[in-house]
Amino acid sequence: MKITIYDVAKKAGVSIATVSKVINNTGNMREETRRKVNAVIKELEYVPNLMASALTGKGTQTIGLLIPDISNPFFSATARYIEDSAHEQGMSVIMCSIDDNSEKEKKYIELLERKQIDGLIVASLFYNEHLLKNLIKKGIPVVMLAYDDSTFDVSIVSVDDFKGGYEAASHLFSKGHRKIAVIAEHTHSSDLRLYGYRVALEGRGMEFDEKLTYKTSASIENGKQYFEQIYKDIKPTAIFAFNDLIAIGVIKGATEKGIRIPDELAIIGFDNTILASTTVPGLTTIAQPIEEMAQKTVEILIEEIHEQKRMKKRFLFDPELIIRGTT
Amino acid sequence: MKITIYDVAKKAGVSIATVSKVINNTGNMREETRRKVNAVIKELEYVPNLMASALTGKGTQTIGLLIPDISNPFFSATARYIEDSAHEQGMSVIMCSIDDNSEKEKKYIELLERKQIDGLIVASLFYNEHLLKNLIKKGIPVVMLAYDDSTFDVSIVSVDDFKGGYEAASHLFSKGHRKIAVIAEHTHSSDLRLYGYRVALEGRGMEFDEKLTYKTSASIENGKQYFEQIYKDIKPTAIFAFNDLIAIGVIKGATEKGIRIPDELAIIGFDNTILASTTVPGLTTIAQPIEEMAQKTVEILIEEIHEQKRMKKRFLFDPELIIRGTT
DNA sequence: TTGAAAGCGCTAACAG
DNA sequence: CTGTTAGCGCTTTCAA
Repeated sequence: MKITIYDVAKKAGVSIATVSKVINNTGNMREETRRKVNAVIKELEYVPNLMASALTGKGTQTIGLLIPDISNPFFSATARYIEDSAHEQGMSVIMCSIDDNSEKEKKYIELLERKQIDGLIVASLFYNEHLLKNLIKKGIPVVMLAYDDSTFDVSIVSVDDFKGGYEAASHLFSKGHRKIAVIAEHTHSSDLRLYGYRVALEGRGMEFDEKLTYKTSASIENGKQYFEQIYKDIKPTAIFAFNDLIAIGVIKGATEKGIRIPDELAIIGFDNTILASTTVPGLTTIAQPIEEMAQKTVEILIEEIHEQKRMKKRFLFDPELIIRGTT
Repeated sequence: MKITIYDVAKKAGVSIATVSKVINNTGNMREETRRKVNAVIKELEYVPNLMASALTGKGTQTIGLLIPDISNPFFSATARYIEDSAHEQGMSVIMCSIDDNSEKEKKYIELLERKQIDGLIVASLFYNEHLLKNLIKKGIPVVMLAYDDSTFDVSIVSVDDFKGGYEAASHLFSKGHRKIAVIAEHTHSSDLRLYGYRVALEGRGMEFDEKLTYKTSASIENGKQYFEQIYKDIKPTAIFAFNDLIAIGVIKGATEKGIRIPDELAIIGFDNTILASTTVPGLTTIAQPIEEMAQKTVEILIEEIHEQKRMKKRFLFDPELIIRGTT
């Protein structure tokens, strides 16, 4: 049978309350008693049941992580750092891949609620806004990561997308490019990047041309496809892809056509995932300090779990231009 | 306040037992009663507390996933598919990145035990064997994935590593290579691959040369470093890397030295991760059917959770040679 | 067909 | 300093 607090208490000749106190290091007690109980715990290999303690009002020490698609290296890195930081704080994380699937999102949210998670990190856009709002209303702390949309009344940790767009454009400009195509995404962060890009261009007296802007979702395949179309349409001298996956697709497409990179076509990505360093030449990209962002996210979430007030905060991290071979 | 089963019962004018029955779809009852209770549940937005039901003996519907390093795309893909299959069965998964860190492993195991996980998937080698054995002794089902080591008395799902090694060697041989260096890892699976490789060579009347075999751990950096050394040492015409990460490192190293791939140097990897398709030229590699493997793993685990007998099973999946540009 | 009541393992007053 | 006891929210006999 499973060893419970009663077994320990009996064997140690104390009450369960005492055992509980030594487990949780609460209250005072004779050092000898504590030692004795600890000895029995070790002897019996007693492992406290967190479910039971969760029932009595302590949290579940579990947080949920909603993520679009962990096969995108940016998100797998994110997941990784979130998990690390959470674990350091004694929290475990339940992974939830949403996959652009609103149904799945719904099912997951419900599951997480049943599981009584202490908090939730949303590292993706959110389809069923009302579900999120509902969760928040019920008092479950939520922090959004890498998705800067202030529509929701939650704390946000993100990279400064505007700045990222601005820096990418500036870099391309400084390299002499004047005809730059953009492959963006359908997210709010993407809009911010685009805006930064535009401001950078206009600040240099260039005109922002809507026709040079394309939108798709993050995948190598899409990158390749869009490249082909773009190259047919407008033959730009540079392409700014809003994430590395798309940029990789562009590289593949260009290489297959025998286009020389960066001489005939310069490419810049976003995220600085592992992929950016695997291509030859290496991909110039805008790095998000994802490790720090993840840490901050967990930190804020845990704060909100413990606090009452729940002040909403917003942290913007600086992106960093990483120059490699594609520009 | 939080809505409990009591609130629902009161409002519906029934007992909590009845509510419990409609939640779990157990027992018989008048259709009208069920309808009424369901209506109240909806109205009150009642969400059953899984912790409480876990306490009464039903499981936690949660499994743990021990994984070495999710930033290795092979493992992030693995995690992804595990999570998917688990979720389909109504289980959630707690991610545990071990990072070759025996301390972390220990802490995680303990945490998972406290959390009363229903089962555990181990997708990595295991440092603290006694911990695993202890877990098994306590009756927690464990399945090992992609790590074929029958030392443990658990079910195993893996690729046929021997066959993978054999096929890679055969492919290289058929391309005319006779001087092939191997970059292996320090795992049991790696030994099996090496053995397959050896048998393939010897079957063709070649000799297996220990000196052409190197061992390291999976990372791009290591791949690159080992390539440099290998090239200095022995100038092989081909390199068989035991995973894609290492293979990518080799490609990088070779490209930097201006070595033409595959003419001057052929390269073959293992895993068929996303990385294999991002390089130019694409990486020839041995694919593991990771999605099916993950599904099978979850399937077996859930079986073992429900069964009493706990028959240990062993599933070997066929690897597949994926030919791209590096050979 | 429905309900009363005894747990599940733990925490946290409150007493002693 | 230590123990008694009343829950936490749910499941599950067993009666009615």
